[in-house]
Amino acid sequence: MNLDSSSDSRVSLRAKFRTATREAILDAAADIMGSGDAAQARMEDIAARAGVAVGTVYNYFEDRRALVSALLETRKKTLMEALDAPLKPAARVRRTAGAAREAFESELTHFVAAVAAHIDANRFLLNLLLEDERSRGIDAQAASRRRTVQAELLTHAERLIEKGIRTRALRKDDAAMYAALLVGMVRGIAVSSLTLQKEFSADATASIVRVFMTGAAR
Amino acid sequence: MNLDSSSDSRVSLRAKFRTATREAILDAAADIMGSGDAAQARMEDIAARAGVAVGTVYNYFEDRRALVSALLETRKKTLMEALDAPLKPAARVRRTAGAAREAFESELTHFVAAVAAHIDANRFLLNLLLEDERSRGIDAQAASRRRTVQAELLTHAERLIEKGIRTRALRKDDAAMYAALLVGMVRGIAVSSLTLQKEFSADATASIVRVFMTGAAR
Amino acid sequence: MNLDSSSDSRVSLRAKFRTATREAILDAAADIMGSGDAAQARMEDIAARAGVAVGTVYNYFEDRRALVSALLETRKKTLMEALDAPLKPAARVRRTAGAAREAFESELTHFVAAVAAHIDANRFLLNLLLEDERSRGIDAQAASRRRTVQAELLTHAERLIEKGIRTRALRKDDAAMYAALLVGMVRGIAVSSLTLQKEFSADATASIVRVFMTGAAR
Amino acid sequence: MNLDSSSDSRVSLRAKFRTATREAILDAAADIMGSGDAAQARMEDIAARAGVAVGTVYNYFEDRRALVSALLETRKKTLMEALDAPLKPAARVRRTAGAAREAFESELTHFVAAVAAHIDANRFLLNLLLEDERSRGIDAQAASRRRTVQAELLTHAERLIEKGIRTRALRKDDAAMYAALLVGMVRGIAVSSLTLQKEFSADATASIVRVFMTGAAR
DNA sequence: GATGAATGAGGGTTCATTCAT
DNA sequence: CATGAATGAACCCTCATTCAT
Repeated sequence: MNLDSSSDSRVSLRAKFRTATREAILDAAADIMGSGDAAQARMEDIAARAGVAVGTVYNYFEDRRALVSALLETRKKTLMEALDAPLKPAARVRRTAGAAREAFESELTHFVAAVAAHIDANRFLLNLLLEDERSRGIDAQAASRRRTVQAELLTHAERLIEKGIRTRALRKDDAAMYAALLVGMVRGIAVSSLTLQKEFSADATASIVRVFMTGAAR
Repeated sequence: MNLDSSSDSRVSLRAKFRTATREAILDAAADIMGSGDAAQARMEDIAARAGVAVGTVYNYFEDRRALVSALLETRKKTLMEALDAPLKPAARVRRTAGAAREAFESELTHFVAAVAAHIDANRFLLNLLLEDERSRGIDAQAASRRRTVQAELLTHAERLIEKGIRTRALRKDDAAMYAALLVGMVRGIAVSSLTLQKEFSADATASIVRVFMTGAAR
Repeated sequence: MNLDSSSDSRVSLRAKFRTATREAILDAAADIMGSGDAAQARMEDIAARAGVAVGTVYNYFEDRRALVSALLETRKKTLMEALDAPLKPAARVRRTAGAAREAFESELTHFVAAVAAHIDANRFLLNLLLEDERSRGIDAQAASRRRTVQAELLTHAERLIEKGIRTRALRKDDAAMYAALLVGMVRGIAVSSLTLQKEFSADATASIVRVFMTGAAR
Repeated sequence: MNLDSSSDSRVSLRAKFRTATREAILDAAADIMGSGDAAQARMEDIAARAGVAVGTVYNYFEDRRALVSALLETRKKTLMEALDAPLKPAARVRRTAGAAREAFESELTHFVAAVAAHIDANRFLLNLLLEDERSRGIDAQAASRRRTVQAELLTHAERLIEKGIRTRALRKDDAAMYAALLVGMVRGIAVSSLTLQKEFSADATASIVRVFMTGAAR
C-alpha cells in the first residue's frame, strides 16, 4: 500500500480539517445560541448550520454542555488575550500626579475598548458572555468549576482599579466596588447599543471613561 | 332564591382564595425560576412548590409562557410603583446651582435605592428581571409585546437624567447614554452583591451616586 | 315544621325540575357531540351548554359513558317507538298479490319515513346514531352490552322484510341481506342529505321505496 | 471523493428502509385504529405495534394528524386506483337496449366488487374509510381540505350512474340520489358482514347489483 | 342539590444522545 | 470519521372526576 507515503502531510491535513470543523461547529453554535434562546438551540440545528451531521458534533464535543463550555471558553480566551495585550510597549514614566492619572486613563480606555470590541465582535453572544451562567443549559456544576467571563472580567477590572488606586489616580475606595461599577457601565452601554442596533462606538468608550473618572455632574 | 344573601361574602371568600393561590403559584415560580435556570423550571416543580397540583397551575395561567409573563409583570409593576412613588412631597425650592444638584442627587439616590431594594427583594430573580427576555422560555413575540423591565428601567432613568440636565445638575450630554451607564452601574453592583451573597447595601447606593456624579478620580 | 305540609306537590315539582335538568343536559350533549367529534366533547362544555356546573352533570349521570349511553338510549327509544307505532289502525285484508305488495310498500314507506324523520330530528347525531359504537368514547363493553341503534334498526328491518317475504311481496331471498341493503340505502340518503344540508325529503323516501322494490333499471 | 461510487446503492438501501418503516407504521396505525376507536389509539401503541420507538413515528409523520391523514390517503388511493382500473379493454359494442344494460351492469359489478374488495382488505378500517371524518382526531380543517373517501366514492358512483342514464340502462332520475343509494347499499352490506365476521362475498355483490337494477319485489 | 376549583393520571411531542452503516 | 435514523426519558398540557363549600 502506498498509504504511508504521504502520511505526514496527510495527518497534518487531517488535523487542519479537524480544527476547521471544530471551529465551524463553534461558530454555528454561537450563531444559533446568539440569536434567540441559548437553551432553545437544538443540537441538530447547530449541526445543520455548521454543515455537518449531528453525530459529527458528538465526535468533537462530549455532549451539549461540553460544546457550550467550549464556546464560552474560546470567546473568553480571546477577550482575555485582548485585555492582557501590552498597552504600550514602553511608556516613559514621569512621576507626576497628572501623569499617573493620564496613564491610568490610558489603561482604562484600553480595557473598556477591548471589552467593547469583544462585544461588537460577538454581538449576540452578549447574554452568554456577560451573564450569569447558571442558566443557559450549563449546569451549575460546570458553571462553578469554570470561571465565568463575568468573573474573569471583574478580576481584570479589579486589578486595573487597584493599580489606579496605588498610583493615586483613583480615590482610595473599595476596588471591588469600583470594578463592579465599571464593568456594569460597560455592560449598560453594550446592552443599550445592542438594543438600538448600533455599534459600541468610540464615543461610548470615551464617555464611560470620563464618567468613571469625573462623573456626570456639571 | 335566597342563595344570593350569602353570595357576597362567599364570592369574596372564593376570590380571596383565588388570589392567594395565584400569588402562591407566582411565588413558587419565582423561587424555582430564580434558583437555577428559568427555562429549566418544570411546571410540576412549580406546582409542587406552590402546594398544588399541576392542573391547578393551568387553572390560573393559560400556559407556561403566560405564567412567566405574569411573574415578570407583577415584579415589574412593584418596581415601577416604587420608582414612581413621590420622593418628598414638597422640597423647598431654592434657585441655586447647588440646590439643583442637591435635588437631583436626592432623586438619583431615590432611584438607585428603589432599584436596589427591588433587587434585594427578588434576589434570585435578577436574571429574569434585568436581563434580555429573549431567552427564558418567553417567546420573542411576548417579549417584544411587553416592555422589558430593563427597557422600562432605562426609560425611567432617562427621564431622571433629562431632568438633571434641564436643571443643570448634569453636564449636557446624551441622556440615553447616561441612563445606560447608570442602570449598568446598578446592575454591576447587584450582580456582584449577588455573587458575594451580600445585600445591596446603602453604602453601595451612595457609591453609585457619588461615582455617577463626580467620578472616581482623585 | 311545616315542611311536610306541601311535600307532595313539592316533590313532584322537584321531580319535574330534575327531569328538566336531565333533559337539558342530554340536549346539550347532543348539541355538542353532534357538531364535531363526539370524543372531543368535553364534560365542561356540555355542562356550560346546559347552563349548569360540571358537578351537576355528575349528579345526573354516573360518568361520561353513562351520559353518552343515556343519550343514545333516549334517541333510540324515540326511534323505536316511531317504528313500532301501528301503521294503520285496521287495513282491510284482501288476499290478492297486488294487495300484499301494496300493504308491504306501505309498511316499508312507514319504516323509511320514520327513520328519515328521526334522522332529520337529530341531524348531527347521525354519526352517533347510525354508526358503530365501538368508537365515540363508549367503551366496547358498554357498546356490546347495549344493543346499538344500528343493530336495533337492522332487526326491525329484518322483521319487516321477513313479513314481506312471507306475504310474497318480496322475492324469497336472504332477509338479512335485504335488510342490510335497505338500511344502507336510508343511511346513504341521510349522509348525502346531511352533506348537502338539505332535509331528508319525502321524495327521497319514495325513491328508496321504489328502488328497493323495482330497482333502477329502465 | 470516491464516496459517491457506492452512494447509489446505499441511498437506495436507506430509501428502501425508510419506505419499509413508513409502511410498517402506517400498517400499525391501521391495525390499532381499526380495532377500536381511532381517537383512542395512542401514539405509543402504534409505535410499539410497528416495532419502533415513539420518536421514530415522529421522524416519519409530523404529528398524530399527519399520520392519520397519511393513512387515509394511502387507502383512498388504493381504492381509487382499483375503481379507475379499466374494466375490459374493449367490449364489442352492439347497439341494443339489452347490450347497454349488460354493459352497465358489468361496470356496476366492477364498482361494487372493487369497493367490496377494498373493504375486505381493510376490514377494520371501515369506520375510518367510509365515515365522516370530522371525528377521529382529524381536525375539521384537514378533513375539508382533503376529499373524504366517502365523497370520492360518491363522485365515482355518480359518474357511473350518469353513464348508465346516458346509455339508457337506467331510468332517467336524479343521478346523485341513485349514487347515494348505491353507496349506501354497499356500506350496508359491508357493515353487516363486518358485524357477522364474514367476508363481503361475491353473492353480496351480485345481490346489490340485482336489487339496484331490478329491485326486491317479486 | 348546585357549584367550580383541585386533582393527577395520561397522552402528545421534543430532542439529546447512540450506533450501525 | 461522517452520517442520520432510532431511541426513549422527560416535559407540557388536557380533562374526566372528586369534594368541600
